[in-house]
Amino acid sequence: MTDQGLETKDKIMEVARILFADLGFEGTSVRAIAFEANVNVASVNYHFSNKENLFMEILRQGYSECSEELRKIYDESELNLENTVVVFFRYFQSKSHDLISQFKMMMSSQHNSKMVSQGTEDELLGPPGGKVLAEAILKEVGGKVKEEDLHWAVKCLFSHICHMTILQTCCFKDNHIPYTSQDDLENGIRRLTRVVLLDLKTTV
Amino acid sequence: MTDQGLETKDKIMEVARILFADLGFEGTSVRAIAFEANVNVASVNYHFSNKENLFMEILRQGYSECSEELRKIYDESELNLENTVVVFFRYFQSKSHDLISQFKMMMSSQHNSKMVSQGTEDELLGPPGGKVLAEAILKEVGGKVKEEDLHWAVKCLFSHICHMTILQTCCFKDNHIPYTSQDDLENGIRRLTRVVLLDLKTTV
DNA sequence: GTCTATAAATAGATAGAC
DNA sequence: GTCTATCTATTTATAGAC
Repeated sequence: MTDQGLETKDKIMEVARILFADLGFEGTSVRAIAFEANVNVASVNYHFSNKENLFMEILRQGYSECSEELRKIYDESELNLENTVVVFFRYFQSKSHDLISQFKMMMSSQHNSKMVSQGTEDELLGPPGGKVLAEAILKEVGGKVKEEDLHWAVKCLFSHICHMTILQTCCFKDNHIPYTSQDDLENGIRRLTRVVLLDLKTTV
Repeated sequence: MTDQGLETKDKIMEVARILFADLGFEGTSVRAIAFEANVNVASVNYHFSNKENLFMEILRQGYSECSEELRKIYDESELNLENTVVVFFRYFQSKSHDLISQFKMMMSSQHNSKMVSQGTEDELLGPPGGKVLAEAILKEVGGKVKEEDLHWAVKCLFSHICHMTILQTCCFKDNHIPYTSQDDLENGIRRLTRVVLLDLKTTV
């Protein structure tokens, strides 16, 4: 593979990632990808065999990138749970295109089934970063939290930051929905984290 | 419009609703709809002008049905907040196809923009049923809750039940993710409702 | 209101020259 | 590794007979 080839392949992935996220798999044509990436149509199939394979490579890349980066963010910082959740939220926001693409894929029975059969085993059973968040909760509450309670807390926090990221990207931008500024959302996340955490502590 | 015509139109909407939800707008062909509905291909365009219009009619119908039915469910029952949220969750589950379709549309910049410009004004600024849930919260907490806090609570509860509905429909079915049974999810929703409610009450 | 037939555009994929 | 040209299939939409 020459330098030229690497550039082309990367350009395709970069552009396709955005187009797939915005228009979905079926809504994005190979021709559109090639046009936006400024490469030849045939090069897409040359580098990725076919359209679906390109899509799957992008999803895999996004998923592991997300997992690894959330782990890194958490390990390298000494944040309490509240700040961890907010930082995760900001990370999701910065990758909202990928998040949305993952969601669309998940909501398509076609691609969903193909994804399950080839996922990496470690993180497949939950959201990317789920284990890290569980660790963060455990650390803050102390060792004595029931597994069931831990799962509940992760679900509460993750569902909220995922949902808010999607809504902010898709709906809150141009509309005039009240209390959807970045500060409002982050304060809401902090507040939710506090009440969930308090409940875990009092349940022990 | 004859009886035959009504039947055909309804059959198309019924089938298209499911196909769009499963395969998305671009992933669903007019031909597939006609085939599944057992009607002629041309009848789709005869009754709905074009594919996109059919899609929009289905979305509109789903949105207002959802709004009205959630209102009805709440008004006709004398449930406390905890039970209201669970009942709303069950309603979302029963309409998960429509919920997913709405989400896909929302996450597509193409259709999203077209949707905003023609939505019904009353409920457009929030999720279907958002106002009803706000009422339920107000009733349970008492009159003295700040608007900001109310919005926060609605977002917390709605994000959770929406997210759980989607995950259950798409991921929890065949996988072996722990604590995702119907009972677990409902208990989790009740728990979240309690902690959110408690926070609202103590904030007053 | 329903049908067949077809127009017109676009899709993914590949063959073969360079 | 990149390009042009093209094959094949499928798409939406419509015209016109019944």
